[in-house]
Amino acid sequence: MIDSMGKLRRTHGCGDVTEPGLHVVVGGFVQYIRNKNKVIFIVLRDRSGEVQLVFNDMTDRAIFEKAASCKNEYVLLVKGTSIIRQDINPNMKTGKIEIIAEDLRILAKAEPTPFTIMDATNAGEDLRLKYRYLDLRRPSLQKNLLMRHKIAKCAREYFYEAGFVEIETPMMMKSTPEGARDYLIPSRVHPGEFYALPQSPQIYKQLLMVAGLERYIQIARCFRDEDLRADRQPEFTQIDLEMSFVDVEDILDLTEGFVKKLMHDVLGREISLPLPRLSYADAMNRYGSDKPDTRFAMELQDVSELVKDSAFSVFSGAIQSGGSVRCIVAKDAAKILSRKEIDKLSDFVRGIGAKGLAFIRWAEEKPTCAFAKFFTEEQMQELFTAIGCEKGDVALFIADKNKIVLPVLGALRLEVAKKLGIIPEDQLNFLWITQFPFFEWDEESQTWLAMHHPFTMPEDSCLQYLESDPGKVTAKAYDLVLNGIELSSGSMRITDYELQEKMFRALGLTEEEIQAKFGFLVEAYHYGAPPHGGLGIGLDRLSMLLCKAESLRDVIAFPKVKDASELMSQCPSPVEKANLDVLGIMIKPKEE
RNA sequence: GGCCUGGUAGUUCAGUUGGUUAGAACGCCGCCCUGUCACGGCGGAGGUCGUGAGUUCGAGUCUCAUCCAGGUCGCCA
Repeated sequence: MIDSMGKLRRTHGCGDVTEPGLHVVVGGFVQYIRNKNKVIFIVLRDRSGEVQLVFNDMTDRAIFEKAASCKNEYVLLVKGTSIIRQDINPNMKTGKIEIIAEDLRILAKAEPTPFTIMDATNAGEDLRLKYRYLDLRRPSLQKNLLMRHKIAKCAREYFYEAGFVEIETPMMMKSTPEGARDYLIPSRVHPGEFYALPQSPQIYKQLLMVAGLERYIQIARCFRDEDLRADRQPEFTQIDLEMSFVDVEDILDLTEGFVKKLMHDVLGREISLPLPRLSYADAMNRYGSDKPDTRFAMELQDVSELVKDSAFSVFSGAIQSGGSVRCIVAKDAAKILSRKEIDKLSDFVRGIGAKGLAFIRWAEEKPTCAFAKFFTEEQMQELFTAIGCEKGDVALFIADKNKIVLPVLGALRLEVAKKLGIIPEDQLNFLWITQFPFFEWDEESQTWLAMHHPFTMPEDSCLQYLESDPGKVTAKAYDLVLNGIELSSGSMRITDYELQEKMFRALGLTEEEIQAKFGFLVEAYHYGAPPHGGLGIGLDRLSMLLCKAESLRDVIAFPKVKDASELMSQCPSPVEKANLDVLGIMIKPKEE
C-alpha cells in the first residue's frame, strides 16, 4: 500500500533547504539509502537538488520502520526540520544541513531500475533511451532541458519586444519534391493523396509577409526524412523568423542583438558586436568550409603558383586540369603527427574523396618529404618560406580539383586540430557567412541548381549576370556559424514576380513544373509583397553547443536514434491492415 | 547503401595461444552495524557469451552469414 499526500504539500525544493531551523515538507525520489540499523540516512532528490533525511531513535517507530522499507527511486513526501549536520558534506549543495524527519509518506514504490540514476552513469545509451523517463531523472539531462527552455524563453522575450508576432503554421502541408525527403501523411478522405510534414515553415512564413503580418516568430518543429547524425535528427526545432521592410543588414543586426542577449542571459557572458563576417568564397579559400571553426588558425594556403611547373605530376597535373595544390601547416606538430599518424590522416582524406596526401614532416634537422626529389634545394626553401613551415612543423598537401581540395583540406584541418588539441574549448566564435553563390553547377544533370531555395534574392549587383553567367551570381543569403557548427541560415526573398520567373527559367524549370511545385506561392506575389527576409535558428544545435553536449540527443527530451526510430515507444511500428484499407494503402512485399 | 567500432550476469566490463565448473565491480536478496554521505562487514542468488551455421576431440575465443547499437561517407535545395 502506498500513502496519499493528504493535506501535506511541498514547501521547499530539496536543493533549496540550505538553512537550519526550517520546518519543511520536501518531496522527491530516493537517491541513496544508508541504513545503519539504529539510524537511517536517505538522500532525497528532486529537480532542485538533493537533501539528506535522518531517521533515528527520536523518530516515531512506525515512521522509522517505513523508512527502513524504502528503496532507491521510491517517491517520498517528508515533513521535518532542518538542522546543522554533525559532519559537513562539502560535495553537496545542502551538505551543511539535514532534515530530521517527523512524517514520511511513501507516495510510490519503485522496482530496481535497469541502471543507476546518477550523473556519472556509465549505462549504455540505447538502454538509457529505452528508459528515457529514467534517464531524464539525471540532473545533467534536467539541466540541459532547463537550458533549452531558457534559450526559447530568451528568444520569445527578445523578439516579442522587437514586435514579432508568434504564429503557428500548419504541420500538415503540401509535399514539395525539392530538397530533402518529406515525411508523408496519408489522407483518409482523399485516398491515394498525401500531406507532408513541413521541412520548415518557409512557404507559410513568406505568405505571412505577403499577408502583411510584418514580423513573425515561431518555435517551429521541422521534419526531414534523411539519415541521422550526432547533430541531425529527423524531427528538430528551429526559432523561425521572418520580417518585412528590411534588407540583409537589418536582419543581421537584429539577430546579433538576440545572440548578445542570449549569451548574457543564459551563459552570463558578454560578446561584442558586430559579429565578424566572411564571404563564402573567403571561407572556402581560408578554411575549406562554409562553416569554419575560427577558434584556431591553421588556414589553407594555395601553393599552386610555386609548384605548377614541377616534375611532380600529382601537383602539376592537378593544376593543369584546372585544380590547385593547397596545404595546411600544423605548427609544432611533428612529435604528435608521427609517420603512423600521418598515414592515418592519409586514409582519412582518401575516405572523403582525395586521391592522396602529400606531406612535409620536419622532426629532425632535415625535413622528411617524399616529393622533395622533384624540387631543387632552393625551390624547397622557397616553399618553406612561403607557407611558413619550420623545424617541428608538419605541412599537409592536397592536389586535385578545387571541389575536392577545399572541403578535404577543410576537414583535414579540423581532424588535425582535434589530434593536436589546439581548439580552445570555452571560446565562442560566432561568424556570419555571406555572399553565397546562387547557383551550383551539377555535373550529373549538366544544369545549374539553386544552392538555396529558389525564392532567395540575388545580390543587387549581380542581377545582370543571371542569364549570361549564373556562376557569378551571389545570393542575399547568410549563415550564422558558431565554433564550426551552422546555427542558423536565412536569406532575403524575391518579391518581384518578374524576377522570380527569370530565376525559374535560369533553373530550367518549365511552366508546368513551376505551377505544380509552387503555384500558389508564385501567385501570391502577384498581389504585392513588401521586401522581406528571415532566418531559422537551430534550437537543438544551439542548445547542444551551450550545454556543451556531445549529441543532439542530450538536449532533446525524447530523441530518435540513428535509424530514426524511438527506442522507448518502439516507433515507427506496423499498423493494422484495417487502418491501411481505410487509407487505400497496400504494403509492397520486401524484395529479395 | 559503403566503411569503421562494439555486442559476455540487471548494469559496466575482464576473459591469455581454442582447453577443467565463464570472473570482477556496482545493483539485487538475507544477516550484522547509532552518524553515514557513491557508508561498511559477512553470506547468497543471478549467464542460451546478440542469433544461426561452419571448422575442431573441444569455440566466449577462429571462419561465414545475419541482427542490433554507435560513428562516419553518400544523402540533408
